[in-house]
Amino acid sequence: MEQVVTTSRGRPREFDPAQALAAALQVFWRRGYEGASISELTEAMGITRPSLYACFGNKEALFRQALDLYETEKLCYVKTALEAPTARGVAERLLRGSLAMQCSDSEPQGCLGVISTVAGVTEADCIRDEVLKRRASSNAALLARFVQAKEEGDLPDGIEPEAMSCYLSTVMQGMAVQASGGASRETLERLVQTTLAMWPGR
Amino acid sequence: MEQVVTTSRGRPREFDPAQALAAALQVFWRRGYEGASISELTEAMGITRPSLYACFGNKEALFRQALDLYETEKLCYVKTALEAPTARGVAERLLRGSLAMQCSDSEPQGCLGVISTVAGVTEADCIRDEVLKRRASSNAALLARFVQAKEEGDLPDGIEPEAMSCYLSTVMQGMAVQASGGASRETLERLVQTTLAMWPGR
DNA sequence: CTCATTATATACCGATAAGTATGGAATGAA
DNA sequence: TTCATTCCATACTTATCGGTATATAATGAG
Repeated sequence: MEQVVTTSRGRPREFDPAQALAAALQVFWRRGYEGASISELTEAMGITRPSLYACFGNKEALFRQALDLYETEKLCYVKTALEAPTARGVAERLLRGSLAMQCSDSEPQGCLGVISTVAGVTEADCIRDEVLKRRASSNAALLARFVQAKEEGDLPDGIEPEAMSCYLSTVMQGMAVQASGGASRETLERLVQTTLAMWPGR
Repeated sequence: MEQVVTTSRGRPREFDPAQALAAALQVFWRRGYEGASISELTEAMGITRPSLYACFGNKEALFRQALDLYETEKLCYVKTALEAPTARGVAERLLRGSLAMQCSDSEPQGCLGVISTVAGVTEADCIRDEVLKRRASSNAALLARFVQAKEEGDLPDGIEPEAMSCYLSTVMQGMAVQASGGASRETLERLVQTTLAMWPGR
């Protein structure tokens, strides 16, 4: 992948790639893939254009790395949410997790994944496909958890795991749209409560 | 605004503005505001660049007119949905209406409003604000309908109209995200059924 | 020191963006 | 027919896009 501490022959780089990547993530998060220009990225990252290309490849490769960072740092609540003892617990942790993330004052509102797939990309279909692939894998994990929940009796008769996992994903994506549109924390909190109030089973 | 059938001095235009606008709407719908280039628009509209500017003003003005067309032609189901006798009926008509629109084979998937507000627009903040304003007015109408429903006993105790209108909007926006991501008609139909199955009250 | 190596800085590339200037073609009015 | 008016077609402008060529600066190896 990348040699972390190499013997470093030649001139050492003057910036921290991890820090620069974090800055790039913020820009992609606010602007989306196409809306983020190289100029805005380099300015936010505090590096020059050739440094960006030398270190991260190109815009698409940079975006993928930002996506990796986003998943490991910002979507880590998903993993722990799936470990909740009941289906309702999973839903509550997921909803509260995405609520917390999308209401952070220090970070952009909305979900990077939603932002990256909704706008009709022009040349960046591969970006869209990449994000959709990751979303599908996340949905598969949620579905598997709800299949287990069904077996354990968390979901009442007539309520199928496929339906509930899709439904929950949809509500969270809608929440991201609301957050993108500037919905207040109170609004989103009420939304979480409403969703949980109607949740069937335990 | 625009003189519909003027006495038409001078050379008559060789295209139908309404037809051209419909074509422009399709492009904006597929690409979003920023993703739609003037070149792609003119090609789809079958007119030249100066004709576009002479007839519609500029890109932003064209988008607003496309938005008007979208609301009157594609979102007309909202108006009739609000006339349903119960809150549940309103929800069902809204969900089925947006399902039908987003599953049309002849038209782009997803919701133009969602597409236009999610991606972090760069210079087009005014576009975003415009769409958010329209969404707010639509939400207000839905809220008013649910306030009435509450008075008529459609919503059970502990379920407030504000919460339900926001919740329903969120589910529909999430549905639009799903549709943008290529969800099948069956998936979206199941989503509608699931949402209605959990709907509280009558 | 010399030199290969790696990073930075500046300036550039072709392509495309939105928007427009200009000249000719088609109409109604006189 | 003549002319103002309106539209269409071609070519253009300036700005920005993603990406790169080139020269220079800073390091380790010898």
